[in-house]
This record gives sequence, C-alpha cells and structure tokens, in this order.
Amino acid sequence: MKIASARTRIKLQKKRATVTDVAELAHVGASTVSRFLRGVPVRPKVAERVAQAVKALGYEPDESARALRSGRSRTIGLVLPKVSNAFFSQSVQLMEEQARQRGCTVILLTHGDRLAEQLEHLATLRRYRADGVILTCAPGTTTRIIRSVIPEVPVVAFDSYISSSIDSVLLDNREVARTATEHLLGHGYRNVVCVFGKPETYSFQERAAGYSEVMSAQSLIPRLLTAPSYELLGSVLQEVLQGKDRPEALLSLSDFASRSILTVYRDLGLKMAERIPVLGFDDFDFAQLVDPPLTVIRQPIAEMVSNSLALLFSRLDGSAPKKTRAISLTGELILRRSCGCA
Amino acid sequence: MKIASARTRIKLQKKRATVTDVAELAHVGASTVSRFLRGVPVRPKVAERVAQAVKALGYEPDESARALRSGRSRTIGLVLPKVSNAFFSQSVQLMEEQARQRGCTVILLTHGDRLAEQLEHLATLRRYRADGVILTCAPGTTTRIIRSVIPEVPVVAFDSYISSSIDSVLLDNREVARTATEHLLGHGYRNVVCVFGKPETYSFQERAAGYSEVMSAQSLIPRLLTAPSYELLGSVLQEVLQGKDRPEALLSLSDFASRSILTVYRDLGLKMAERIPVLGFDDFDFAQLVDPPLTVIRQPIAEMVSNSLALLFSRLDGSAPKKTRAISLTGELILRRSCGCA
DNA sequence: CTGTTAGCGCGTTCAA
DNA sequence: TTGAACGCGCTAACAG
Repeated sequence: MKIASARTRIKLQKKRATVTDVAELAHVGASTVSRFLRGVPVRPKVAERVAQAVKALGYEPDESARALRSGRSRTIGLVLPKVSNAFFSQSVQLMEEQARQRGCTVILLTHGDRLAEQLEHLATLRRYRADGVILTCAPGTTTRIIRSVIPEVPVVAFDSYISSSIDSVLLDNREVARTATEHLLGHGYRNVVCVFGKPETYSFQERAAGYSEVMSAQSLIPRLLTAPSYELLGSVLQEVLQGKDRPEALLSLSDFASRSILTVYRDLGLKMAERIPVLGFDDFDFAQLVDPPLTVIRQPIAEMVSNSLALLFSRLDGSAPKKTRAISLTGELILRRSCGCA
Repeated sequence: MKIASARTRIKLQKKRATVTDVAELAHVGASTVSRFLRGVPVRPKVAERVAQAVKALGYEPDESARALRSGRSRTIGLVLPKVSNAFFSQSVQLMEEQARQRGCTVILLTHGDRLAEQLEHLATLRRYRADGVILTCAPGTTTRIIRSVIPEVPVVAFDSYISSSIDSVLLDNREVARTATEHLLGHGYRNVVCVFGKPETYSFQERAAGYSEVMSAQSLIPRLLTAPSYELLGSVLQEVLQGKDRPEALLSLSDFASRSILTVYRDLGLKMAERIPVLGFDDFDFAQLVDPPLTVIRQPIAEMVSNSLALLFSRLDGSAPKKTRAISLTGELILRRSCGCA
C-alpha cells in the first residue's frame, strides 16, 4: 500500500502529491526533497531526479503545512480603510506586486475606519500566522490595542502614525501642506479655507495643522471646513460658498474633498470664472481633465509602498536596527490651472 | 513541565496558546475545545469554562493547522489584471467585504493580463489551499490551462468568460453595447467609432461585437479604434480626429478609453462645442465632473460581486447544481450631456 | 551532503 | 456528550 502510493495517486488523482510521494519517486529522503525545494544545496544528480519527480507528480508544497511547521506563512496582511479610491487602489496594487516579488502573498482586509473591525482583522491575521502587517489604521488606534491582539507580529503603519514604537511611513503631511498653503497665499489670496472629510484622520489633521501654521504666521485666520460624509461636506461647502464671507481660495486635503468641491461648483452652475481657485491633494487620473485642471500635491505612492515593505521585511529577517523608524516622504506640487497659475 | 505549561506560557508570553493549553485550563479534553470553537453543541457549563479559558489565554485558533487537518483554508483567491481602476477597485472592495461576511479571507493577486503570471497565481493559490478562486482572466486562458494547475478548486470567472464548463458572471456586454450604440444612432449620428484598449480582452470584444451588429444592421460601417496602451490609443485617436473622415460620435468601451478621449480633447484644445459626442462604459467618480459630463453605461458591480460569491460558495458547500452557470447582468444607461442629450 | 525521527496545532476518528 | 489517540504535510534537529 504505502510503497505503491506515489504512483497510485497519479492515476487515481484522488489526492495531491506530498513530499513523501516525491521522495519515493526520486528515491531520496523526504528532507532532501524539502531542501531542494527551499534552495538548500543538494547533489546535482539528486537535484535533477527530484525536479523530475516534482514535475511528474505536479507537486506543489502545501503552505499550510509549511506554516505550521516553520512558523512562517509567507503571507503579509494589508489592512486599510478601503481600496476604492485613487490613493489606496494604487497602493494596494503596488503592495501586492512588491510583496509577491519578495515571495509573500497578500491577505487584504478593509475596515472602513471602524476600530472594532480593524481589531477583528488583526486577530484574523494572527490566526493566519501572517508574517507581518501593513496597517493604515482607524481613528483611535493605539499601540496597546494593536499589541494586545498581535503581540509578536511586525507592523508598519502606512499613511498613518500610531506611536514612536511602531514603524511608520507617511507623506510629510505638515510640510507639504505648508508648501501648498504658501503657494495659494503667493497668488495673493488671503481668505483661504481648508476643506476635508473625516476630521479624525491622522493625515488630515497633520495637513490641516501645516495649513494653520502658515495662515497664523501671516496673521490670517485659519478656516477649517469639515464633515464626516461626502453629502454633508457638499452641503456645508455650498453654504459657505453662498455665504457672505466667501473664500478666495480652497485647500482640499484629499481627492474626496476635491470631488465635493467640484460637485458643488457644478451644482451651483458656476462658470469657470466664478470658480474659486483650488489646490488639492492626490493626483488622481482625472485631475487634469476636470474643469479647471487641478493643481495638486502628488503623493510619492511608489516610494511609500517600497519603503513600507523594505521596513517590514527588514523586521522579518531581523536585519533591522532595533529602533523604530518613521519615514516621511515629501510630495510634489503639480502646477495646473485650478490654483490660479497661468 | 507539561502540566504547568498552560500557565507558564501566559507569564512568559513565549508561545501562543494552543487548544491543549485551553483544554488544560478548562479541565476538559482538547477535542471538546475544538468542538466548542466550531459551534458543535457542548454542555453549557463546559462551554463557559472553555470560553473563559480562551479569553484568559488570548487564544486564537491556528488557521494553518486547521487547514492542514481539515483541507479547508477559509480563504479565497482573487485573481485580477489590476486593482487600480474604478471597476476593479470597487470590485475588490466588495469582494473582500462579502467574502469576510461568509467567513473567508481574501488573497489578492494581480497578473497585469499576463497569462504566465496568472498561472503562477493559480499555482500559488493551490499551495495555499484556497477554497475557491474568483478569476478575471488574462487573454489566452483556457479551461485546460486552469485545470492543469488547480484541478479540484472551484473557479468563477468574473467579468470574463472561459468556457461553458466554468461558472461565470459578467455584464451583458453585447446587449448593453447594442443599447449604447442605438442610443448614439438615435441622436442622428451615423459615423460612430468604437474606441478601446487591449483588443484581446473578452469584454471589449463582446462590446465591440454588439456595436458592430447594430451598425451593420443599419448598413453603417463599423469602425474599431484600438491600441494596446494609453499613449498609443491617444495618438491614434488624435490622428483620427484630425483626419478627413472625422467621426460624428464615439463609443468608449472603458473608463480607460474615456480618459484617452478626454485627454485628446484637451490636448487638441477643443472647446465644448467642438468635442465629438461620447458615450462610455463605467460610471467612475469623476464621470459627471468632466467636460462634458459623461453619458455612461454603469455596470452593476455590487450584483456582479454578490452573484460571483454566491456561485462560488454554492460550489464550496456542494449545494450547487452540477451544471455550470453563466450569469449575465444588464447595465444601466446613465444619460448625461456628453452623448448629445439635453 | 543525506536520511531518520519527531512534532508543529488542529480535527477527526474511535471508545467510553 | 466527552476524551484519547492518531495523522494531515512539512521542516528542524539530529546522526550518519
């Protein structure tokens, strides 16, 4: 029975081949097969026999068994609020490609900025023995919360900041918001209003802070326009635009907010000339096709992603310095017409 | 040593708790813990003890071990060309949420329309023992190819069609393209050109076929404008728009193509009045904010996703009829100004 | 460089 | 209903 199993299985196609089957067919020990598959040197002759047996049986190693035995699942968790916007969908795409290049597959989990769901996800990743986690965290996240769920798994905060004891990669939000604000002020606008959704979001808070700093430094009063949802932001915006203290320019902190602004312009039937100048964050596909073409801060998404994974993997293979790192990358101001340029 | 292990582990935090630890602490057998966790009836008193022990130890079942033992990983694979466009990013988002609702996590893999990479991904999913696969396939995919890599895993083709022996869910591409074309002809345009990228893509072929049918039926000559890349499509388009046989209207088969068209309009400096009417596929975020607001076919993404998962899970729990199914859902024509309406 | 042994954590037999 | 024993497929630790 046992000796025949390898061949029997091929014919019956009942079960998947195992290392043992391969070992039998190649007349070697199971661990030799294992070694060969993991790239540990084996004698050339043996290697070839094993390779043939693998092909003959259509053998694929079982990652569950591997993970169980070795403790590493070759999997990383990607935990985000959502994927359906320009920034995150690009991030996800790049994360997946680069993780794969490093031999890991991605488990994707979205939490919609709900802390409880995020915790569920972290627990899920622990169950799946994820080797590491890239996390864009929900408001309210703390190191303690994370560590109580996944004590031993390396975590890198992406586009968010948790504490000095967790690695993070983000846009240099405050600084780039200062640049953006200064650019608007440079056009001569003084009544500049800062528009964004989700006031609890870390990145928005930082950007708003940068904006406020510059405004205050110029003895101008910062005005923050925020709402928790798309529709609400729209109606608040509409009021402000129709009110008496009409802004001279708008600083939009996300593609989301930019969309609200443009929607209001359209709903109000504003002609090009009547549209208040805008400078926005995120250089999404259609930023240059809307009216007027949007001047934006472009985030260095590819760099953010590769830095995040480099950081994470340096933890995984233990090559990292013990000190946690907070990498902040600078954005690029893409000048188009909406801010009043040319 | 053994008896003390449960408590020792809590203090040392060296290792994760296992069923055995929980069993010891609750003074029951390991299999009772296993049963409790999977919802198999247990005596109430015992249940409570186990529940407390689980909480006290911060126990989470190990999915690798579960998968190894039971053969089911509670994981599904999502294999797509990319995630960074409106259609796919929304699809991914919904897939993840709904898969999670059904107790599965999602392994995300992108192939960029490269057949070889797609095959790698299917092999990867087999290694991870994925319970099922949602696949938007690369050009050239056949049932045989798929089955040679993952013989025993249920596959549902999403937004693509492989053969009558693999379940699929798609837009009623041909029919909805007919509707779109007829709408344009209804405006009186006769020289209608169909624009799209990636001519090998199944959906585009179907849409183009629907377009061609309607054109031919009206004794009009179908004109297909295609290119493998964004830039190329743009330059081809530019030539055609400046040529002598200028189209009277454009049928764009994807958000991608729509973007090319609008970019060319902009690059050519065309005023609103000079812009050739367009009807496009995909109702992306900014479709109503560009100039002119885009008339589009909106795909029923949510329905497509829920149907795909329903189909897949019916295979998983064996409740499905043996016959494969091809579910085709109809799109919605969203009238805006770009087609010449109002 | 190789084969043998043991056990990762769980679910599934079987008896009781 | 419960517990003990076994083994899923693999790799780490040994001995050769």
